[in-house]
Amino acid sequence: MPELPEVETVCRGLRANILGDTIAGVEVLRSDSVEYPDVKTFKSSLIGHEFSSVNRRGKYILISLNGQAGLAVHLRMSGRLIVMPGDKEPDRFLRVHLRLKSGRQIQYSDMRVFGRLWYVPESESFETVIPTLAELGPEPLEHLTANILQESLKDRKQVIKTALLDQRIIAGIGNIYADEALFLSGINPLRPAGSLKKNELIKLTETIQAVLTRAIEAGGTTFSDYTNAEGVNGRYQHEAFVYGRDGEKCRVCATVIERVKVGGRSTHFCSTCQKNKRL
DNA sequence: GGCTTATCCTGGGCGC
DNA sequence: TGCGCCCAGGATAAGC
Repeated sequence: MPELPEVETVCRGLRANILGDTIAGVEVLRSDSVEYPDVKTFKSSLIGHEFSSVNRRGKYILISLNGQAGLAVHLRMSGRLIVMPGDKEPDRFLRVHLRLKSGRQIQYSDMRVFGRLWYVPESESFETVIPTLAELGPEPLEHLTANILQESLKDRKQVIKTALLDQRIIAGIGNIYADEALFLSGINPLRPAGSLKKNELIKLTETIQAVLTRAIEAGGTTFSDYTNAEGVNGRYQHEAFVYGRDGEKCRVCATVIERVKVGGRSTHFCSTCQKNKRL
């Protein structure tokens, strides 16, 4: 499940491998992986463009072509963007295939087909073609502060776990790191978001940043599908405190980790370390 | 406007 | 061995 650390890791791998290279051919094997424009235009428009920069905003990968907005990718659940030698066999779930002038290739694979690609023409910006980009909240590792979080969560009655998954509040957090950050903050995921006190918001902000930073250092988290741009798995799952550990003992107090559904998402927590359901 | 729920999608795991 | 069911979850639409 690619979240901010996984997407950042993929971006770093792309930067190291494709800048200066040129797209020589495009093949779309699954039309609904291309969100914009139509498949025919997507294919013809990309050919001949040079990769000039790779950036990340939330969970979006934004690749500039010839210095202009160009190719955007959201990996969603199971998307993988891997740079590999040109003679490498196609992945079983290959959806979009880019041949590069250098002889290498980029394979976009996506088992569950939730991921999307956009071609953004020179006359447009990423934000005009992908409106949700403009609505994203602050980048947690650059602009997030306890004051910003306090303002965003003020008077919110929805539970804090659901609020953390809202990309308009904080960009880039998904199910894994929301659970981990709440555990390390000692905050129960079922607490109403608006009930968090200033000292808790300061702690939560610090732990969000610490968890994401550590996960990036570990190359992300691999539970099933994620790999970096070179096809290598992440390692953070071995360090997780609660996510994916339901039924196991808490690393801090030995209480059995619980799993409940919150907003339709699996939520993992320790009922001892995160006791405070309501204030 | 705020919030919850359903939907998309497909492979893997499990029970029978 | 094969079949059917359930689960995973990011983003968005629909409904309350």
